[in-house]
Amino acid sequence: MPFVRTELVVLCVTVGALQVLLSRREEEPHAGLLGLPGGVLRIDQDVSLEAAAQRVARERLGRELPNLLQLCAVGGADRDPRAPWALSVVYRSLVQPELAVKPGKRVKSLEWVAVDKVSDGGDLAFDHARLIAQAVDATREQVAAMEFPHGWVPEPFTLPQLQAFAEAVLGRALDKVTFRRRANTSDLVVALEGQTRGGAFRPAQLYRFQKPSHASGGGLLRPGAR
Amino acid sequence: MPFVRTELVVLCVTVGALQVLLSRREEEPHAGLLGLPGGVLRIDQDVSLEAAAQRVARERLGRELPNLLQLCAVGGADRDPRAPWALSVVYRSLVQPELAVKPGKRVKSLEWVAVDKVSDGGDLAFDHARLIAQAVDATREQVAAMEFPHGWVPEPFTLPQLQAFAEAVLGRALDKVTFRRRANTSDLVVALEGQTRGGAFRPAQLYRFQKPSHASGGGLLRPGAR
DNA sequence: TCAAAAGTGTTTGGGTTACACCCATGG
DNA sequence: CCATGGGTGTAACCCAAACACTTTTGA
Repeated sequence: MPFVRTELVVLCVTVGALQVLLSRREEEPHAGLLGLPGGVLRIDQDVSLEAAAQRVARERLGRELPNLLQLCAVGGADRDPRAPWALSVVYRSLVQPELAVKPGKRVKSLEWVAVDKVSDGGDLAFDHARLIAQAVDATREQVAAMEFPHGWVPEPFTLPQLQAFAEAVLGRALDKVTFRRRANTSDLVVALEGQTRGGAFRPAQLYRFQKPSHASGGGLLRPGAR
Repeated sequence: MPFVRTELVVLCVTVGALQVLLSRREEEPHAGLLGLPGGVLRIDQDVSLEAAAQRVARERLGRELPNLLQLCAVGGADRDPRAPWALSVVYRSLVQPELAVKPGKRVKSLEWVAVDKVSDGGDLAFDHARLIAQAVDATREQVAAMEFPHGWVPEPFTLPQLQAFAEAVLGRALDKVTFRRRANTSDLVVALEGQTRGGAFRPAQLYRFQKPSHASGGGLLRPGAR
């Protein structure tokens, strides 16, 4: 049976750009390079693949991860010199940068790196650059469709803040009017009554996301596959 | 390390409907039920996950499969009573029904079942009904976007044939004019010169798919992620 | 002549993008 | 007054759906 691992692609938005959490590898292979945090599946501790990803996150990052999405599985005979056959199941998580991640077991240091700095795939371990690119693509598609996975954007927020967030993820400017119209026509956001924010100029309206309203009508089997 | 398997969701279009290849299980668990063909990963024989899927296809179905697409990986402690922890990597393949599949090792009989007969998930082994639904969703999305994976539709074909194929996959009628316009405006098909088909009434123009033209301009990294 | 293949044309509608404006407000 | 938040309106564009209608062709 192969050597089975879980790799984590953790993304957040800071300083106006989409960033990925990487760790400097201490051990071979690829010692000294940056790589995705990950760990070995433990069949005596994990009841499922997602549970394994959460345990790895607790051990390596000091916390559980919201919004886990399975990206793919990669495996082969020459993937990892530590084992004759290695298989990795890759998960993506979207977090807020304020929530501290603490380096844990076997992890010396963690750092946020802008995703457009790693797109070339130069100095990353294994095929991690490709995995990150895949996670970024999937995430950008979601945001372009005005999907903001729960817990990723700090609530409450103003519409200019939400737009700046989307622009940071997509890496391009968006039209203000179109963005606001799309946010309002789809039942994405709800205005919080009365609340505003004190700022330098005119205060902005505060919003939160509309809950999915999980019992709306006739959706019987697999209500919203997309 | 867990027990690692590959499961195959093989789809084709016959008698006007999308069908999935299922085998009647001879052994426990779920003996007597229908299930997806699959097999155990052999790290001494398979160089990659996709190679493992192809070897399983050769052993169980007597042939290799075109157009393999990895759907997901599922795993857990209580997934399969034959092992304390079981992990399955699921692949989808799109084939033509004429290409004979011959039951092989450990497979008594294979049968095509219309996918809308298994959507409820009643009498299928494990969580195979859910896996089939996921494969069908992904395939319908592709066809709705006028993507016909290479080798799935017998070439050459007429546009009415291609439309009937798409309607069988989607399970609903399509507008003739819209379908033809979409096929022509996108560079999906190429008319074969002179050729027509002898039939009962006016013969139809024969077409084949336009090759992707893989060296068109500046697409450097990951040319067409969609 | 029939029925299917093929083609032309028009209308409608949704959705996005891109503008040009307007007003409101706190410092 | 100024910069930002918030809003209205409009035009252009693309695409898909729907429908009417004509022409072509082999049996």
